[in-house]
Amino acid sequence: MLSALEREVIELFVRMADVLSLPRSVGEIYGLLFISPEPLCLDDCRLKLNISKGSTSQGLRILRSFGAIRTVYIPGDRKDYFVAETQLRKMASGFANEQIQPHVRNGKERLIQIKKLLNEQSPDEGREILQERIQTLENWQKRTNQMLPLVLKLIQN
Amino acid sequence: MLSALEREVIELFVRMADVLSLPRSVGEIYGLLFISPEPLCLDDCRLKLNISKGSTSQGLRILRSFGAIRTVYIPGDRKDYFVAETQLRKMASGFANEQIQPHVRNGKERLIQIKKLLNEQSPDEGREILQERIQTLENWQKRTNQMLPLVLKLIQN
DNA sequence: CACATTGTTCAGTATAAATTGAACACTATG
DNA sequence: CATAGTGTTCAATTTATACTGAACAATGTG
Repeated sequence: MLSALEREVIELFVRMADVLSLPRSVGEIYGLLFISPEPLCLDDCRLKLNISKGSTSQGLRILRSFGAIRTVYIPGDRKDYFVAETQLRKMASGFANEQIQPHVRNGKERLIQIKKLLNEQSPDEGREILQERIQTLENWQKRTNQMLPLVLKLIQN
Repeated sequence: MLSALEREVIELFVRMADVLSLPRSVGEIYGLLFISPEPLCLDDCRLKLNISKGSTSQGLRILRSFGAIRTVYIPGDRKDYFVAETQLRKMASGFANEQIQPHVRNGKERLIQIKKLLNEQSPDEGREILQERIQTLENWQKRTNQMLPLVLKLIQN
């Protein structure tokens, strides 16, 4: 059903998905669309990859959520067809917004909470050390905030 | 056993561990060491975090493997003591070398295999499209290779 | 409106990963 | 050499996550 070439490309994207903490099926679907010369519909993917309808539907949804694929309209066909987005820039910023940003925001809130707790702390012996460590956390956060947009810029087309 | 402040800091690192696809216990141990004013031994960690000896041992090993913690020698004590490394630079490059590099290398090998398969392909209608897609892959790879060292440099203390 | 087509949802199940804890190895010390 | 202290390993178990597939919209079509 799948050629050796297709299998190899899909495998590559399965590995990538793993690195990005995305489900295997998401990597499979993207890989298939990436190497496919023409748009595919849900059922094409399902049959070629031999995965369930549910997985295919969810996988396509995730890929759309950060712009890794887009829908193409095919006249006279009720089905949705999909093609892989191949501009790294688009995908990276979509991924950053959808999957990374929430973590960053969460970290920011936690750090605020940590500083509040630090202030409630009675000023005993160990306090300066704690203060220093939490200062370190703030520095990390600041640097991360500077870096993310820079990285996105570097990826830029 | 753990103060509110300790719990909050540990929780922060548990989240980070999750993002980096590291076991929860690794985040817990690093968080504890990060916020601890003095070095801790395996049993200190185990008891404070209420996790098993096995997890603690493995977690400490992983953290050492990319230089997130270091061992300190305490005279007259057979136990190993650990402190958190707080220089982001050291940890990031350690992490890149241990956890990222293998994936990058693997991807490189796969791409070579893919190009080999492409050449075996009979030169039929769809071949130019395939060639173009695989060219895209190569570009991505090139850009990733350029970016990684640059990011490490940006993190640099 | 009845029926077919397409895609989504979600409870149940399967799979993968982390954790446990007991057995083991190693070393120091009396 | 026997014993206690420390850390590692790994098979069994638990836990988290992804996947399945059947039921369910939603929409088009005769």
